[in-house]
Amino acid sequence: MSTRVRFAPSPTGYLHVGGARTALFNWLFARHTGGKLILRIEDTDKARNTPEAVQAIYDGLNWLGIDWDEGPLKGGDHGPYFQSERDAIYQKYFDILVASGRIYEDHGTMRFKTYRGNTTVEDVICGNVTFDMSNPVTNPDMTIRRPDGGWIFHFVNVVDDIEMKMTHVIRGEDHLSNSPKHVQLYEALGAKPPLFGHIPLILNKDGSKMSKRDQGASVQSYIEGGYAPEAVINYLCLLGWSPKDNREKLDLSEITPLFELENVNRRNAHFDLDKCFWLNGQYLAQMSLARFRDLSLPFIQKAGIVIDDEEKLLEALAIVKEKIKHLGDVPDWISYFFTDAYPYDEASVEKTLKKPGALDNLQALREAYANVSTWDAATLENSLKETAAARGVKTGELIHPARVAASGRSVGPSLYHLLEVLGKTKVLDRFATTVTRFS
RNA sequence: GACCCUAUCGUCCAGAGGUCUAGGACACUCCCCUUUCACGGGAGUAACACGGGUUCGAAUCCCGUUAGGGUCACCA
Repeated sequence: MSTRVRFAPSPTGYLHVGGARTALFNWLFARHTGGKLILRIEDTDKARNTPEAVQAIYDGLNWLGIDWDEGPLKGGDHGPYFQSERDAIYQKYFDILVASGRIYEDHGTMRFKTYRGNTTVEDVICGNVTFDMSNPVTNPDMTIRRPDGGWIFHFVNVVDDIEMKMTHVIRGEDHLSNSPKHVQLYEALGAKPPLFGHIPLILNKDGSKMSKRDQGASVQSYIEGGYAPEAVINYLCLLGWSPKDNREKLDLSEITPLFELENVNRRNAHFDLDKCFWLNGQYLAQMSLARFRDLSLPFIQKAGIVIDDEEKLLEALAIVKEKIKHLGDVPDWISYFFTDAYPYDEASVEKTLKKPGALDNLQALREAYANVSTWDAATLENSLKETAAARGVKTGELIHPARVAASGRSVGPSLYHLLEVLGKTKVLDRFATTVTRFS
């Protein structure tokens, strides 16, 4: 039998990293087992759901590259995939429950009588967990329908998992204590419960619960923050799972064949943005220039940099690619290639240009560069070193002013490559402008 | 409070009774490379929560304690 799993988020306005990881583990399980991943939107709480919130889920999953086989925008044989549109189905199952005698009314709500005995949840990750359901205080009868006729999570969740023929339910560990109740619902409905896989939660680095506002909590923050989706995916996979051979950087095609639900850890993971950041740098440095360009473009446009020369853009990106850890840094690192109105970093000006002799050195370098026969990094390096030697100063005395004069800043790509890409005319102009401006 | 899950460096992950004087990664410190920044290379600091068992032998198995997390909604 082919496996079927689902990601069933509630549209709350954003996609939480924990939810993203749940989706990811479901995706990995489906792909690994050759099964299907279903997306189902759990929007039974009318008061809280908006179309924008649903869109945030699509956007987050799309960005991460997590695709689904059945669900909204995709269709399938088990729809509709919005719970708000499945009322007739719920009514049908509700009638079965009523007929079983397990339903009673309480202040207008409909409640499901809990069976007061041991109930076992078969869990692939946690092992079989048996709950003693005899205490009505800890395990009260579940409310499954509101006075206004609206359905409640526990019921619709189980009904849909039956109707959509789920073989496994992979979800956050926060649901583990709910699961025995769900198992009872399956049994009352005459269905065999699926196999569960409760994955540990993601907490903040200090162990506190991750809330909406915490750093790195929403997928949107990675999109806006300059992360490559493959880096975030990779990091998320490493939270609670590992390839067992100490590899850190792996892509989905490498992870999929290795991913076994049984090997998912049981302990909560503390989120470490530093490592995600590092991984991002690794991905940026190693990805193709074409992809780096595509990922950088939105940030370049947002910064208002006008690119009139695609060749120049690729040249500029090529020399900064391996040094950048964050796509959000791209504009600052390349703006001076495309405009002469780049800002001068105050601290760098103070430290290098205002240094005695700096402008004289710069002027000398300009003269040397005006006379070079070829304009490439190697030539520029040699020329700079010769100039330094001739003047009896360290090369650093020329490097620093040259960098600030050419780019306005003291950090960036290799100076000689920077100058090569910038071009002879601009370099000579900027050296001259700088000498005049700071004399 | 009751019930459930968990417990290896600050963090993530290896370790499924002897190969562990516990390995890798991030972060941090130092050194080398580069007379920028960074990358890269090398080194270092740093952990089996505690107490009992079981066993010839335990990070690994069992029990307890402690700690953290979760659930106990007309939220999902």
